[in-house]
Amino acid sequence: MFITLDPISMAKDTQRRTEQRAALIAAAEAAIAGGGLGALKARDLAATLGCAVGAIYTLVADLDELVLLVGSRTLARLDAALAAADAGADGAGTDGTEAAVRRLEAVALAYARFAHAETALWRALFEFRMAPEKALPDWSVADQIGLFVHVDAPLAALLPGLDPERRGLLARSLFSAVHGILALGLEGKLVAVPQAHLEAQIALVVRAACRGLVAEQAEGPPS
Amino acid sequence: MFITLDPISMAKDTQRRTEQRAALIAAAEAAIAGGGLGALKARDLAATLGCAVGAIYTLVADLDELVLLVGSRTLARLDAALAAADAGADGAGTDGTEAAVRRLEAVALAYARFAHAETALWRALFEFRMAPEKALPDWSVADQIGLFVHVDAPLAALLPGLDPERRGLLARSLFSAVHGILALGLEGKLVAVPQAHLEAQIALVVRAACRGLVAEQAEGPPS
DNA sequence: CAGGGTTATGAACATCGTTCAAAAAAAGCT
DNA sequence: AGCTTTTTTTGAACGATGTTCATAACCCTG
Repeated sequence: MFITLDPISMAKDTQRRTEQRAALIAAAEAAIAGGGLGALKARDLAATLGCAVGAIYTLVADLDELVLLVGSRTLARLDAALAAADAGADGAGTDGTEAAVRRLEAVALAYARFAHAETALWRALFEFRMAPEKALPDWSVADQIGLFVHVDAPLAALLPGLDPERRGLLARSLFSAVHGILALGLEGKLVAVPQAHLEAQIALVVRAACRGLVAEQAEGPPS
Repeated sequence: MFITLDPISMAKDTQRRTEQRAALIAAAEAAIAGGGLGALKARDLAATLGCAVGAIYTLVADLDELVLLVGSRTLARLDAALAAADAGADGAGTDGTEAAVRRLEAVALAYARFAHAETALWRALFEFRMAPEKALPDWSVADQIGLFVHVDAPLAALLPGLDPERRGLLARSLFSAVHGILALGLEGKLVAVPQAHLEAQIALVVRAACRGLVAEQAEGPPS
């Protein structure tokens, strides 16, 4: 999940170079955290690093790559937060279904709190779109697919009979639904849930969806 | 819902000017539809309009205002599509609950189809963020709040006992949830629902949520 | 057609990301 | 140490971009 440097450049990477790269990523992270993706400027980075603009392009191919590197760090923290929430979900004194619901609710709320605490960095994960011709590097795709496991696992506990493929789709749907409530809500869009009610509404929707899904499965999966 | 021109400039607006403005908006719409918000460039607009760059700024204050004007048109079409879907939802031979569920499902699917058919323009509605210091013009906020009525009305039929404030929050939550599934799905993000399954998953989630909500209300609203 | 107000023009400015010839630094070598 | 070769860093320069504004063109009215 952590950033692994490209082996080709790694070979001739001195200690110094690696440190500079880390400093660059840290500066970029601070810039994005402070002012969103739009605040990531080559000249500003050079100023905080105390080097010339051109130096940046010896450490990194693009500013795009830099965004991806920062995104990788953000994803790692998010992954940890979701995993902790799932592990810490308390289902004591409840049947299996209720325990599973609580796990899903805990993961959703952890996602909400992460997004709220690190809004700018979190948003950067989704605002960013690679230029259509350039493909995402492999390490970046690996980062992202790890996320939805934290929804899929509790979902397997909730709906033991569901075949894994359908479950995968459902996990993605639930993840995206919660994401949507947060994305619009934290943006202050007018169609959105006001920030004060975000966590409560997410919990409500997650519980309702779980309940409906269990009921549907109980009477036989139609489609 | 339609664009009303600013009365101040309206006073001295000739026929010709209004036409140019319309042409500008049309060109901007085409540009965004073709290449997203990033493809809206002042010089390109001037080229397609056959005028100088400076002329644009006599018709419109900013490119931001232009984005808002295009957004207003998009919202009008979206509003019409959702209204039609709600009106056309067929609940024949079903009880009231099932009829309401079908209305909500129809609205959600209409949203999905609109987003799919006009992805770039639809995305522009949400990608765009006004500079923090400048406030949204009044006509733009009026456009947006009209949207969620198409969720709120069927929801009132589904849950007659729910008080309007809570219902409003729920309508916003459901809207945002469906939006999230679409937003991630149409972007091809990795945590997202694959495009081929978008409509089916949206229908599934909407139905499950409805079912869960009705069940919860039946046994008494706790919180 | 002369004068005055309105509108269009496009060169100019500031700000981006990115490049690249040249300078500086480091490393190798005798 | 001194010279050569390789590597790294530099920052001016390039091409886009949104926006402005003195100037020119236009249009209407008297």
